[in-house]
Amino acid sequence: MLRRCLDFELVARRKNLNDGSNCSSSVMLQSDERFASEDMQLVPLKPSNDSPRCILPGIGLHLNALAITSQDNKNTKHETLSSGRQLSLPGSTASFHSPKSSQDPLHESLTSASTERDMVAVETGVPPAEDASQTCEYLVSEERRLENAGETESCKRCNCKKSKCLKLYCECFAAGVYCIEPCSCQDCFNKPIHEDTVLATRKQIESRNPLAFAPKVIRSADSLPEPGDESSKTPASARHKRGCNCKKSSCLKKYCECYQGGVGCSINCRCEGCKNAFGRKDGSVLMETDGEQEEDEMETCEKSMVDKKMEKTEIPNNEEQNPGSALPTTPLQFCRSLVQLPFSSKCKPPRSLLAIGSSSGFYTGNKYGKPNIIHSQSKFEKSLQVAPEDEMPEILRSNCSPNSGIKTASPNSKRVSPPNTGFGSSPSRRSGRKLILQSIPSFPSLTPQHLK
DNA sequence: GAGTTTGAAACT
DNA sequence: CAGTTTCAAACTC
Repeated sequence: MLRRCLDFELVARRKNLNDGSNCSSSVMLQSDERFASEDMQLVPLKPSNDSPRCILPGIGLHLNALAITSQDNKNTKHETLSSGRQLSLPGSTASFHSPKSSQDPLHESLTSASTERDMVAVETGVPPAEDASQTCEYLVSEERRLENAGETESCKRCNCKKSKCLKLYCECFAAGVYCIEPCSCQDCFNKPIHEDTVLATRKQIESRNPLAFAPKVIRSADSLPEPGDESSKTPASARHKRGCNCKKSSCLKKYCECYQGGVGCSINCRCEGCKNAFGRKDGSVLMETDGEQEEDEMETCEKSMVDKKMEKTEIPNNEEQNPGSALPTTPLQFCRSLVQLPFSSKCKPPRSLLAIGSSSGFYTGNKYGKPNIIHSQSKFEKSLQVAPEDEMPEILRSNCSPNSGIKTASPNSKRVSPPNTGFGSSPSRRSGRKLILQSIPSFPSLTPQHLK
């Protein structure tokens, strides 16, 4: 059901259509038809390679970043086909692709669409984190978003009273979705009717923080921690992008974004008395050094250790999958980053989350499904067997330099000083790669030769 | 369901 | 950039 539809991007797209953009009208029409007829399956905007403008600024799902648990993933797979479009926000984040794993024809088509978009981006060399106005925003995974939305339909929506749902306070807005019926918001402007306002606001927010709409949790490995399971410690790779700043919740309540996202705290966190069940800031869980040593004491030391560890585990992968903390890493990471965990019952990671998750299901399932990052990578390669990792970089090198135009400054710097962890370090550089990677997964068939 | 607590987001 | 205010979700009762 397409109840939720925010498709800021979709709207934008339509506008473009009106503009007589490069997108072929026929395509657009087709798209529309599809939307209408099929629950907004992702419309393949068949983008002419040279028409970046088809891409509009979209709203990203970030909360979305909340990943889905493995269970969620399973569900998502089923539901994914059922419908909806999801919006991925490519702009600042990356675009999420539909799972390639899906053999569904629909998926394929969708995937292609997304991929194409991605490719466009790559070709244009526009960095994802670039200014929203300039950034090619990919309409990716929209189709799933709705479905996800539908999935979480029962979940509660926002309840904004003063923000007009035009600030990040609003979960819907933050997630890149329009408010819909279930929302209890007042004076809501986060509706298709006010698309201009929404887009403008979004743009403004992004100008302030390019990653504002990016997934909050970065995850490279996908071990879905199960609540209560000690062994299910959050993989070092899964961490909140900016980290939390909890003072009283001990990172044991959903007030904590890390906890809410189902990930452990990291050195990025400035929390006090961290007891995050998914991994403490001091790395006790992560490092498996149980002790509850004084944070102060261990902090320094552990931070460095954690860093190293993270680097070892993540960097290799991240190189291609994910940009650092600031930039959304691989779609997968973002998507899956947040584990729904214990909250799934409440459906809290809102639709956005789901949407993304579903869209990125591919990654999740294949690449991130494995706890071991390295392992997963090999798996990833095997499963994808598409554009070998090595080759993609080459493509990118030529077309989209990692450094090309991407903002290096971490938007999150405000709160988090970019740690040298695998996450944070040079977002810009990685972001470039990220794009590439993203496209790859979506375009399984896309090989270097194709690109050529 | 009302009131409180919490921490992110926004503002100064 | 630090401190403060605003906001809405999370939580408690």
